[in-house]
Amino acid sequence: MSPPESHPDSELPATRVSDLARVRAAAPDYLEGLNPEQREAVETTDGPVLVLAGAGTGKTRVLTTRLAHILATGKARPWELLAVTFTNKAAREMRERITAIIGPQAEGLRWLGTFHSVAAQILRKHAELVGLKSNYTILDQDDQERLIKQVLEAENVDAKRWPPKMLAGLIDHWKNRGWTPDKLPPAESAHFANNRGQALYRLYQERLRVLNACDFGDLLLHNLTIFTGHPDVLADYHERFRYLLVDEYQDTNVAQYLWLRLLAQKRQNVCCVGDDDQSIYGWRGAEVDNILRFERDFPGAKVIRLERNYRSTSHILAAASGLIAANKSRLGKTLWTEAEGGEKVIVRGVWDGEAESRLIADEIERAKKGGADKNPRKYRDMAILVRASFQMRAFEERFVMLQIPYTVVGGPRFFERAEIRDAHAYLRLIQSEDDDLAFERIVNVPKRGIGETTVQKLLQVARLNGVPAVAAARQVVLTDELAARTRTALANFLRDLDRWRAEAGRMPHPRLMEAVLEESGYTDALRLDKSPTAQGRLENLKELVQAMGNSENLQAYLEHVSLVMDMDRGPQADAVQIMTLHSAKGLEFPLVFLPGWEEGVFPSQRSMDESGEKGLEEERRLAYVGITRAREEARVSFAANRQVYGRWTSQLPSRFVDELPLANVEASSETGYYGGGPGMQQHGSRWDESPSFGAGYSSPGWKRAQASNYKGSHPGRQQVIEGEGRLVAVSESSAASAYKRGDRVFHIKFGYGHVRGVEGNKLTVDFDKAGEKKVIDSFVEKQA
DNA sequence: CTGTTTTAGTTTTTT
DNA sequence: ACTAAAACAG
Repeated sequence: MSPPESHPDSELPATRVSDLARVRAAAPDYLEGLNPEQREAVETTDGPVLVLAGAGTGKTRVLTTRLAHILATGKARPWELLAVTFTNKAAREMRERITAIIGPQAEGLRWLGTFHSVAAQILRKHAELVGLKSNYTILDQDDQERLIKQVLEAENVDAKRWPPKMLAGLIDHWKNRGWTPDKLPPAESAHFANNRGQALYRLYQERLRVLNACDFGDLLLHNLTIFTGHPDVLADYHERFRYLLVDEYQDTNVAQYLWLRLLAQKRQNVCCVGDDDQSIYGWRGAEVDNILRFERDFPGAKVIRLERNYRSTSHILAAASGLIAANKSRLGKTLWTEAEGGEKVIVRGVWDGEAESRLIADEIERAKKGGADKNPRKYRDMAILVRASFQMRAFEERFVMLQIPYTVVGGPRFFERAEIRDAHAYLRLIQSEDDDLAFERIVNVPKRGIGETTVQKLLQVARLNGVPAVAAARQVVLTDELAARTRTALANFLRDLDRWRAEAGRMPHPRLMEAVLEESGYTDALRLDKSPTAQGRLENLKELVQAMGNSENLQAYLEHVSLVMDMDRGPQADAVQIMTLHSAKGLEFPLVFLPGWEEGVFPSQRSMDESGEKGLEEERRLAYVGITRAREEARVSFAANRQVYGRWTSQLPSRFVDELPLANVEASSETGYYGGGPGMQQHGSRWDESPSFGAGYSSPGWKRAQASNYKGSHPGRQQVIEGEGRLVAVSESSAASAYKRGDRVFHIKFGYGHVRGVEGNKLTVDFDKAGEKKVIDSFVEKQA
């Protein structure tokens, strides 16, 4: 096989080129830089695989490389891969990263998406098998609750005793567990309205079917019904999906688990990636058990642990590992890193929530400036991670005052705002006259004189005649059942509706939206609205019109909105990130602040009350997630006093503070006891049992903060603490009696003032801020 | 039907 | 303490 008259220096013959390509495919460059475990996770393509990917171990890289690998080696074509995530963001990111590896071929990955979007696609194909049409609408939580409310009203269930929200929650729970009304365990029915749970659930499903609608839970549940009831359909999907991949497996609920098991049944080529230590969604149906029993469910499964952490320094990693070790139900991993050293986790106790925000803001300013041995940080490299959103306000207030730029991540989402949902209701009604829920929502928004009684009457007529509400309205308008004024209003509304529907086909949908908002009087009503939120709402609507341009047509737009309740944000400004621990999952920051580590706040009291030991373990995982977000520095803090729902409460440091290994922590407190007995940290936490401050914290390794204002060694409500700051507890009479009329005082919340009178344990104070006279039973600061 | 007063709820969040 | 929704009165 000698190539004819080919010179050694000439171009390689074609055969050689393809050989090279083959060699390249055998050891492709996308595998470069993977550690042995990661590589194993990528290359073990056949058979069940569970990848236990600890925090910061390169999970996403493994996931995307694995998919790219399957495609590059020709084991499957893009449309033969099923890859599911929980969020649109994760799906988007995965698609982008695969595209970066394998190029435009990634566009063929039509089964890469969230559980719900994939399930919705499948349901569109087989909708008739569960009594729906393929153009069914997907109701969000709000619609769902209103529908349930109607069912309860129709069934004369006392809404006071049995709130619709509760049934909505139960139904959601049932659907998460894969229970249709028929399969509902009898005991469950008892949780609502004297054993009527099941019947009401059934009625709700019936209403959904009539409306040709389903809720989010149904997407999965209907899939299950279809797969189990129609083996031929399931076999079809067995044929189609050669490889299955699941992200965040620890967050799957029972329905998702069953769905997956059905689809994986035949080929068993399923790869689940997750971390049992980061399971933080138990309260919405996630079953950690799914990941814990993977090996039992898929016999012969290969379990691969990714334990090398590329994110955090060793102190941070060790602190997090020490904390999570207190959890009993876990598979167990030992994370390690080559980034030895770094700063210890700093833990600090402060006087109150305000001191905490002052401390953190100071530190942010210092980090921003940089120092002798520290490089300046960008604002965006710092994050404050809180347990609950009410904790955010203190920081926002402080940041506004100091002009530190910040962004709050999460919060009420764009598409869930009332004005956006109103606008959508108009569109939905224009598109489909059968959409009763949309009709109810906007028939009197803006106010056009069609009140509750009229709407009820229309709905009654609709139910009687078995027609949609709009059709009922058309009938009623022709009669004299309504007052003249109401009739005219309704007639005008119907006339507008018809006109918009006629125009819908002729104009681009963003233009239609504008017209509807103007002509309905919606924007006018907002312009007249003097409340401070009205301006923002108008702007949201403008933004909405903008965003609509991204979809091809009205239909596509509404479809998109119902599944992707999320909008692409523009490039992030340089700002400190404030968010909940939940929304921080998957992110990382060089410097992380973890405020509010107090018993009852974090771990959340409610979580412990409702779910006991299980709840506590989930809280601990949340703490673990928090610490492992930090690359270089983590700062935990707790306050001795905190305002919760407007009330001042004494706080105890969180047990999680004690569970941090001493060797990796540097702790100090500005409050409370110092010099308690030795060994407290080693022998479990020592909570300050005294009914007084609760600010107390003591253990070896703790040092008194230099900036301390207090000299008294045992502060308590019974005594005045002498010190430069003169902080005084006045809940007890002896403390209040330390004051006399005319004393100058400072209160944490109300500011400066002077004492008007002392009576028992109460001080009456005239505050400088005009008109504020308050009776104080919490802490005030006496001015020297 | 609309404007005012009373009351309940207030962890975490996605689809 | 604050807010949003429900109940009530005009």
